[in-house]
Amino acid sequence: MDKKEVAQILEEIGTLLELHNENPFKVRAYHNASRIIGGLTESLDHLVETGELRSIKGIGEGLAEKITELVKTGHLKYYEDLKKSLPPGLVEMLAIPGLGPKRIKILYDKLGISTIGELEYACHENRLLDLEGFGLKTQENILKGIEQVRRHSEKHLYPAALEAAERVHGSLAKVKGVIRSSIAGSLRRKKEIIGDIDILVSAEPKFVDKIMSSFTSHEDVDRIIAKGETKSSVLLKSGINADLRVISDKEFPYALHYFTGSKDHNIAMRTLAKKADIKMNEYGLFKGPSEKFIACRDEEEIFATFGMSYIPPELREDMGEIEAAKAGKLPVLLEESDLRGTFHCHTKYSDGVNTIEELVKAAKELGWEYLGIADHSKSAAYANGLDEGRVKTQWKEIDQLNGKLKGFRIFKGTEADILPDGTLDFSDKILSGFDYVVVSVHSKFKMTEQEMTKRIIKALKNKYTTMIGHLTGRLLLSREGYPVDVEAVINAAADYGKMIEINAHPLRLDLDWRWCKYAKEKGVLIPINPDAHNAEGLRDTFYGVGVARKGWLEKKDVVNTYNTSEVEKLFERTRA
DNA sequence: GCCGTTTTCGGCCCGACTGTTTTCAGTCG
Repeated sequence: MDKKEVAQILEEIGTLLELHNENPFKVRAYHNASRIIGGLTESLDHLVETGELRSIKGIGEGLAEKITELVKTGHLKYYEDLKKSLPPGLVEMLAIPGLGPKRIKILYDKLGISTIGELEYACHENRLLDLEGFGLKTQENILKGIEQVRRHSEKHLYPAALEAAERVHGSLAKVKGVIRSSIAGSLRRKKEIIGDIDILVSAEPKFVDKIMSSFTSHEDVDRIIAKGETKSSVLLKSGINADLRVISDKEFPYALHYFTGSKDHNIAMRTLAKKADIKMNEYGLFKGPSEKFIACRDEEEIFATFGMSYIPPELREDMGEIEAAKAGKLPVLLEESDLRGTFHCHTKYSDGVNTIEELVKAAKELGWEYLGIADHSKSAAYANGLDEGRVKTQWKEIDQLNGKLKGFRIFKGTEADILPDGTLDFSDKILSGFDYVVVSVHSKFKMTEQEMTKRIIKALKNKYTTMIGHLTGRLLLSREGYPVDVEAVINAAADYGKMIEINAHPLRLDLDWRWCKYAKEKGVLIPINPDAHNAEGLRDTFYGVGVARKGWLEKKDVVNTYNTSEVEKLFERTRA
């Protein structure tokens, strides 16, 4: 059993224990372990074999035993018994906002409700009213919550959430009395999937009411969920929840850090603060028993209080950033302005809508100095893939354009299909005529992980392969990626001197940021590619920058930051 | 269930809001 499955089971155990009203710290231990295992870059098998598992912070005797059983046998009796003890519908009911494990358990124990459907029916029959701790309002809110679960997935792609957040934040920033304001939460950390929007504002107390009201009455608001003195919560018409917190300007840096999260990062920071006898919350840092306020003007000064360098929001996932900041070993993260071009773009030749010239114009407007064209290859019939004849026509056009363009270079590339047997669908003769070759899987997704990994590694090994495109083929919120051993592919890329793209399309963001740090450590170079099918799509590259930053990547790790002649050399090197 | 310069037991991050209470539990982040 691999780490993804183990992490999933640990997560589920935590949830089941919650429904059993277990000790919340025990619950947390499981959720925490799930995150640790899911984020491991070394082989889980190896950790189990050597017993090193036990030495990981957060994995004690009990968890190590259970994980070992899972890895070795593929089963865990403890988990299976736990699963049998409760109907599966209870876990689904946790998705209803405002309904947590305690009350779900009461509903189950007292009324025998075990599915969302039964719960809805019971609400309509007013059967919740007689239960202690439940009332009419609760019943109404549960009904609204059920409707919300059905209407919206509760998860949103980064661009949609960002657009919604910027509309609300843009209006709020202009409201009288607002001193400082920021989008916080997972959006500020540039997560690929966003649960809800967090906005933070600082203001004098006399303006707070007006600011809250201007938020809850914003034209994008569908329904007000909560409205208080410091916090309000609404459901936007787009189906995204948005929270606003208003604090004094003195508190702004602490609140910004707190509401940016992640939750795990915050817990780790608070624990660290506590060791220094400092209480840390959204209102400040307080030293010693007298709780003396430690003044910080911004987040930099908060980190500096603990002898740490500034941790960029993207890194705040409790995945080593705190230790690195203490040691002064944080990476200098890639910036958007470091990019000089991109690769993997489609034109009218295959399934894009623009001509090469139109894409070049758009690239120049972004301040870039080169652009790689990588249309589909001949077996991608669904995408109007190019055969050898049309490839040569395209080369001629690119040569002509390169002759005309001053200070700009078009690279000749292709997105060659990786056939089921791992070979590419062009001969070496044709492949050698490209400046670079992106290889991608577009067919026969239903292979075993072993077969798929073998297929991809074989394609990587091809002399003319430069980089692999969208490694897992996932489409966020709509399609799981095909099964592939990412670690093995990264190792192979390192061995053969090949690159792995970050596909920057917001539905893909594949390579996942959780793997970037490992790829970097292995010395694998990463290009950021928009997979653009029109000129506007080139801008998606900037979502890829977010992924790279979350993945600890620096300028030198990313191919797009090199100049034209350096890129040429890097491409040649992949054929060595 | 984990952890330890307060070390094998007794803690475990901390606060806001809601709805149901008449002093608090549940939920959320």
